[in-house]
Amino acid sequence: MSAEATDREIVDLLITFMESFKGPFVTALEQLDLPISQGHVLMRLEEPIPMSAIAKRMGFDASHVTALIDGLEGRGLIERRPDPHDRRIKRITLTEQGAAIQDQIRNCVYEGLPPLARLSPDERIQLRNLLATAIDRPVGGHGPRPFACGDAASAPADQELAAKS
Amino acid sequence: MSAEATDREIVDLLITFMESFKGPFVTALEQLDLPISQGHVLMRLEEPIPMSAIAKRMGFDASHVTALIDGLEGRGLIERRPDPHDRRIKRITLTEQGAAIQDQIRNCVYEGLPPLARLSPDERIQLRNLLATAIDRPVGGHGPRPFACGDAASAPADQELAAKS
DNA sequence: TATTGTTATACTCTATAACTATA
DNA sequence: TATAGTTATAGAGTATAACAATA
Repeated sequence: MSAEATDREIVDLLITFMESFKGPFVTALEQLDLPISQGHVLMRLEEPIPMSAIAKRMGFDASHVTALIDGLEGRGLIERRPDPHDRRIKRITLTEQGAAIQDQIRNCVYEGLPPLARLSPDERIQLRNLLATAIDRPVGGHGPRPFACGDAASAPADQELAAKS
Repeated sequence: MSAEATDREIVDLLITFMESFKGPFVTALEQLDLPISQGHVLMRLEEPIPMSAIAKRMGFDASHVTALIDGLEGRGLIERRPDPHDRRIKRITLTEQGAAIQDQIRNCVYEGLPPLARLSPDERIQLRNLLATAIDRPVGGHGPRPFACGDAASAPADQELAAKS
């Protein structure tokens, strides 16, 4: 019964995996008083990236990205920076606070959650490598973390870190 | 640089993987004239299941499930069946047409898509097993397909298979 | 002419609150 | 009293259309 892994089976498992994050994610965002939609974008930001690239990557219309980025900018979590080569483009860059909130959300949502905790270090590496192959990305291809890597958990978590501008 | 697989790295890869399905999924649903929200629920239906279980699994409020199931029922894709032991419960069951549409969407969305196609049969089995471990489900634990398994692709695809009630 | 991003608007998705029926 | 589901409504999320600026 395990001689073959169908597309269906794999995708169903992936969906179930992802569904397990929804509850903790929503809880974390509510505690930060950050709309879910803005949280989704925030967690996908890394390198300075044009808004059109965000739209393409996440499958959103450009006008929606404008609204989401407006919200994140109003909270001081990102900045619109000019592109040196094309004045139409605005590069979305995490502020230091934005990176801290990103880490805080990750700590609340990912860390210690059952699906990831059930895998041994070896299995995690296997899974990482398989996923990287699937999406055609070299292992380790994330680039350097821009800010505040890994120390946000020690920041004050019970204050208004996501104050509305 | 690949000696360790962080939670962050794995989750980022999972999200990227899932994002790659969004475009084809939306396209398929539009062709069937089926709302995206109803499509999401349809693709998670298998065994007859109480509405409360759908709400819990997908992280929705019960009232929203009512609305979604109303829509799918109006299109003839599911049925509300009584539970033999508890008259409060309605078990949501795929109709034959619902199962056919499910397969049709899978064929449009999953089959031959780059992320899955990049993996060898062996790698697919590894990935399946790792995901099954992560979400604590025994391999092959999907149970039998209820209807019309695997032959929907040969059904007429250019007709109004998702006619609105 | 095509692309990036914005504004205004309308539509879709989802939750809250109050309720009925059953357990 | 607690749970499953429904109804009505409000709020959050997202797209469409028309536009300005730049390429």
